[in-house]
Amino acid sequence: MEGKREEGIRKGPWKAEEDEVLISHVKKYGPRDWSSIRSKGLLQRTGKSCRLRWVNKLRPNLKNGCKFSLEEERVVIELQAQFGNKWARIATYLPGRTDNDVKNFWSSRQKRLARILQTSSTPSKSHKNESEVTDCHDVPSLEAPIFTSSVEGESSRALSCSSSCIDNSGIVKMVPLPELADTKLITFEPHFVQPDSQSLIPFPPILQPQLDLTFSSENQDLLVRFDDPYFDMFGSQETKTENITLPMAPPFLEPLESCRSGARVKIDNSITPDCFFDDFPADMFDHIDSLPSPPAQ
DNA sequence: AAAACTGGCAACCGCACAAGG
DNA sequence: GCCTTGTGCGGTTGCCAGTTT
Repeated sequence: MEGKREEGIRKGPWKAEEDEVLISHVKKYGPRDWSSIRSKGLLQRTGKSCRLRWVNKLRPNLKNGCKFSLEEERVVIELQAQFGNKWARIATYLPGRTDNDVKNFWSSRQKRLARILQTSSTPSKSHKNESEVTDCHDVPSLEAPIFTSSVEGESSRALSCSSSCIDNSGIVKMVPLPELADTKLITFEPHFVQPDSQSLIPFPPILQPQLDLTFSSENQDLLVRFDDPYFDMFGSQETKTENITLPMAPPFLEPLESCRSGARVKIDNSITPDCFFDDFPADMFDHIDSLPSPPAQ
């Protein structure tokens, strides 16, 4: 097999000449018979390496070197929540993107969010959002049950939210996708969302597998109230706004029936999921503690 | 200015699966 | 039914450039 160490196998970055050889092979024979490229002596690359190079870099219509758009980000977040880490499947919904692109995008995002959570959960003397912290001192102490962003994850619990949106009163609604029909809708009321925005903000995946969270004892009642789809965790009672339909790109995302009870509006494109997350008060997660192991469900 | 940190990306590795002999 | 081969997928690693300290 190709896993074996063999002499004459070239690895590492591809040269332009190699790309040309590969492209001409694909032109002649189509994107198949990758192993024959080496057996014919055209390249000293394994079939796997050739295929990977073609799929990720040489294939036509790839969006190489192009950052993920807001819409693409939103789609990835939605689909990751629905499918889990099925990058190839997710990539089929994103023209010009490869599974590797999606995987790298998600990985970067995870690292970024993990770091944000880490820095915000440990007292820091120099946090960039320090001014906002004082503005948001009324954010209640909260620890959440165990989450996972993956549908396949076994640790999904009461708050296995897979998606979210923000309504025109600044309420973040955690929206279970159809496959998670038994989960409930949760709302937040951050102070930093422009009300008259234009597009849906995917809620940043703070609900990650590595985040084993639990409610503190003083917030057990909060946990119970999460079962109420109308419960506004941050206390606002002015959140029951009218229903506004939202265009959802992939067909399977359309229903979102469980979001019907709450308003959903478009919000400004200038707000990316990440900058939105960055706007969380630095101490918002101060009270989130790790659990050594998930409690039995 | 230099070191440390971070993000983005390309590529490799191991595993799984399907097809064909 | 088995083995081999080809292919696809997800996880991981390493490099490099940009940013921050």
